[in-house]
Amino acid sequence: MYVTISTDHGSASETGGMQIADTPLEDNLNTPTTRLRAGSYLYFEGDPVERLYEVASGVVRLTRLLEDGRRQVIAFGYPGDIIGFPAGDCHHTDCDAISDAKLHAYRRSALDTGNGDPALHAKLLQAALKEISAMQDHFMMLGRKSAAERVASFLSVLMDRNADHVGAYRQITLPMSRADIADFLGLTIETVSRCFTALRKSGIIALDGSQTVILLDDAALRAQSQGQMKEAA
Amino acid sequence: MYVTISTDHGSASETGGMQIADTPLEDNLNTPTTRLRAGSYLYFEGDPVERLYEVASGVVRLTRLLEDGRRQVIAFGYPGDIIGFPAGDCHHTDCDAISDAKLHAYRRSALDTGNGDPALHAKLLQAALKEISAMQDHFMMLGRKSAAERVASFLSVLMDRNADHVGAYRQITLPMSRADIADFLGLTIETVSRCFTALRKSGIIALDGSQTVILLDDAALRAQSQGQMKEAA
DNA sequence: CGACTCCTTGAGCAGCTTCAATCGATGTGG
DNA sequence: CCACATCGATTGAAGCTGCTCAAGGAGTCG
Repeated sequence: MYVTISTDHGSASETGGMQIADTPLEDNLNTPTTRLRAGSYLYFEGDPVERLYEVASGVVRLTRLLEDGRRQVIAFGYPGDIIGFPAGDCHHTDCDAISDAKLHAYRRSALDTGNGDPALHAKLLQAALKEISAMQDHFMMLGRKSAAERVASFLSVLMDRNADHVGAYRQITLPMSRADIADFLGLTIETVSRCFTALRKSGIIALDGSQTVILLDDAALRAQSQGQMKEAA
Repeated sequence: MYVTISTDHGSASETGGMQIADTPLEDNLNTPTTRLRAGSYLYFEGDPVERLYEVASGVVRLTRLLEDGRRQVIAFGYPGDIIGFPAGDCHHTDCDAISDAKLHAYRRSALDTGNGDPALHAKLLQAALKEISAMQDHFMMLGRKSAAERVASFLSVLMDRNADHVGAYRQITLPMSRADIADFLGLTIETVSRCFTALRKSGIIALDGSQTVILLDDAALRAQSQGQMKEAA
């Protein structure tokens, strides 16, 4: 779950045959759909957790802030991702939408008991476990990868998850700004921009505007994401 | 759970009134105690997940490796921590002991269903959620904190969790090497060593050998872990 | 006592950040 | 319709943090 530089994001699809819309609407906590405008916040760090959400469309952003303003983007939530897992009883990130989004809400209790829906329970649990796994990949990236490797990894994951096929190539439209990418990868805006430029100049990607990325050389991107530039594995 | 530069690690104690030893020993997968010598591996990345473990004593280390040998220590597992959450069906880290350890084993199915023990189920679920939260703190550290802040954060967490009170001061004995700390914090051995020296020279900590750390100035360590050195919050 | 391992310290360097200017796209008002 | 303001992205130049390479110290074990 989440775009977290992982290998596998299949949790939602694995258990995704079921739809919350099928469950009876017992109360207003199981809202079938929540709409969220780009820039609007779904919750803030410290808010009590009442619901979990599955992103249905659009993209949301989970962030944490340090007192002095430094920001870390924890994850981008794409359709299929489950967000809002509680820490104790509170949210431990802020969450807002970077593009207009729709979300399915689940009552928090569904995570603990399933509310009589074992399949839902299993789905939420699997999502939590996948998230742990994905975050561990992210650790490796933040702790041990160079700027070029991070950007290549980021693009590689997005290409695997969200690319449109245009002719022979894959293409994605980035809903997030360079600042978001920088705060996700632990870099600065300028470094991210320079890495994009370097990928473009080396013929690995093409850019159409700053938000649309066309992947020209899949193997090279993959190689760069794993650091073959310095010493081949 | 885990030492992951978090604020709160209470999951084990919150639900910790119960003891697996009370549950009947249905089969050999619910081994009450597994012993692990320092340096021995509990599992490797890719191994199928058959059990979860609760660290009873000692300290274990969860690591991931990149092909070229770069290493990231994902977490240190201290007593009370639950380790071995599956990603899909496989372990996504290596796990070995850095000091002789004892572990309680739980069947993996306890995570999904509780195996008829709802309290155990809740405990494992809470542990997983706590882990997600702790990892998010770790993200902030790896992505946005300076070397000095990382080392101070690391020591601060250990002091909160594991300190012995010796006279007016708190003291910890580090079971892990500088290399482990470096790979946990995304730094090099040399940088970690220099940060320890700087903390010692500024009177915040004292060292007795390289493994024993005495905390002399709690407030200063805390301040440094949050970066007040550059601009006061 | 010597070999080994781990830690510490130093010097130089590289990669990323910081600071700053420019470019391009978008939107607004005259 | 165009001038201008604004915001994000890009590019350049300089500086700093942390890394690399290297040597020496401290503790341990044979």
